[in-house]
Amino acid sequence: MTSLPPELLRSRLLLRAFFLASPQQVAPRLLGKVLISHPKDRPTQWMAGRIVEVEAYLGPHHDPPDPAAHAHRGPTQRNSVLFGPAGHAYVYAIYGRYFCMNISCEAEGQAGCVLLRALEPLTGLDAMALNRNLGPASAPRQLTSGPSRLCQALGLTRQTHNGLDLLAPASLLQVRDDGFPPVEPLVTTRIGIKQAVDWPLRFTLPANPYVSGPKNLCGKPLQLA
DNA sequence: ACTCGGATTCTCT
DNA sequence: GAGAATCCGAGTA
Repeated sequence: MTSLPPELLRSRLLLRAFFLASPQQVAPRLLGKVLISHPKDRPTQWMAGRIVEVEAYLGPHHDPPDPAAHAHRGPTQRNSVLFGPAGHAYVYAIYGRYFCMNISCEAEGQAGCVLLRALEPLTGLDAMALNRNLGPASAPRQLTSGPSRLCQALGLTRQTHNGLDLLAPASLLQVRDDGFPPVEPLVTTRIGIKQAVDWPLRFTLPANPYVSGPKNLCGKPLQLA
């Protein structure tokens, strides 16, 4: 673990308490925060991106239960991280070729989580392009706009990243606050699911070009609680 | 043991 | 806008 890149030296790790809340609360608050990672075999290389699009998935204790959530039928070998402490990475494989990354929320035993769907690349764009099998001059939007694209860009896999604590100073994978000002998020329904398709649990930074999707689905302002 | 389909992406047309 | 790629976790028998 080496020192952070200059632009992130002043950023701070998030606190555990940040994630001790429902996914509906945590998801919009994650917008603007920074996900950073470095390859295990290359400690000097950092990659970082700002979180611009997330989705909340509710734990089985929620009423009504969230049928689109991996945890909605209770603990399994795959989703066990979700039932552990908050602020840990849940990375799973999908379609035989891709990965998606979530962050566990709520108290231990309650399996809410937040899916990261898109980042705005900040640091290590060259390395991201290599990981994505794209040329060095490729559009930044191609790097991390999409839940599996961002995993590929940052080199995230189930084998090495599932279960990692995102709030530990020595962790390969961290979520930090770099002072990006809070913005009122937009809300829409979640993407790519076939259950609970009407639930308004997808949150984006407004007008951010790195939000995934061909048309950057707009959405409406989140009502303040 | 066996089947089914997925919180996706890319490449065509 | 449609179809393929591609594997394993979860549910059923």
